[in-house]
Amino acid sequence: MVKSMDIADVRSRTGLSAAALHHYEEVGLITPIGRTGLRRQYDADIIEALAVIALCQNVGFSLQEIGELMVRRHDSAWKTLVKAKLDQTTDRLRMLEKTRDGLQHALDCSSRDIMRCEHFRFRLDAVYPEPSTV
Amino acid sequence: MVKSMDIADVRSRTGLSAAALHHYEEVGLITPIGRTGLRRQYDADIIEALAVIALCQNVGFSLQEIGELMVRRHDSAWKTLVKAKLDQTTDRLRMLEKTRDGLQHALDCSSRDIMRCEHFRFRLDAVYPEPSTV
DNA sequence: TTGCTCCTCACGTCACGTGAGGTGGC
DNA sequence: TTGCTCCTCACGTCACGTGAGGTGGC
Repeated sequence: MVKSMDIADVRSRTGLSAAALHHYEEVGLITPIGRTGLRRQYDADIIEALAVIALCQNVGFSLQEIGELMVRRHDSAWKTLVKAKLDQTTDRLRMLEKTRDGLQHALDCSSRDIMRCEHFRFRLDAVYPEPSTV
Repeated sequence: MVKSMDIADVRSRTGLSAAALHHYEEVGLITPIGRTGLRRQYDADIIEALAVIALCQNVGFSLQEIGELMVRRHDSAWKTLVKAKLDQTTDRLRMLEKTRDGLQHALDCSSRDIMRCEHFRFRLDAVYPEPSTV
């Protein structure tokens, strides 16, 4: 007793677009079990596969990386991939915190013209420093 | 006494590629002051303009948004744009922190197969919950 | 039978990178 | 004069969105 789902069922259950489903299929992440006329039919476990995709995307994996994760999911090699992503994430967190602080400084600044903001000018001069200063 | 810079000078000073410079020009963010033969020549203040672009990109502004910022930089309207970006940034920070915690959980997990990880399964089931559960 | 959704191309998005084939500066 | 860098197209990247024109299911 294999329950098959029409693409319309999958869409209403997940909120994903037809284009997204087509795209996941094109890159090899999912496969319909058949067609009714032209309409794609999926196995019921497609929902779990799509949940895996969504979760991994939230974590910052590309569709290609998700494909690799799925291939390696039965051995422990996936931990290497996850560790690398964790490192990337902590780096991005630090950078985002600096970004937030910079924006907050800019907002607290009393200058009407951004170019006259002291904080902004200081940061600006540090982007491409004059070589003669060295 | 207008000092003009060859594109090669701009490249070595900033580390930017010719393609990037061409692109900024195409979207209207910078303009060469002339040509020597076919080669673009820039005014010396191009360095500051490019520093503004780089800084704003780090903060998360698109090139189009940077264009709007530059148009509005003399009045105080830019604060509205900066405030919106600050809100986006704090939101992304919260999401990234959750992401980091999720990855850390996955690493701490003793399962060899990801699909048997309790944390992972719990999160997975929450992505597209069964409507009958409601 | 009438809509509605699905189907398959194919192009657009964003900020450039990367050849291809050719010209000018030092 | 020889390289080296620059020039201008034009296509590729990533994860889909969005028509265009057409077919099948209910």
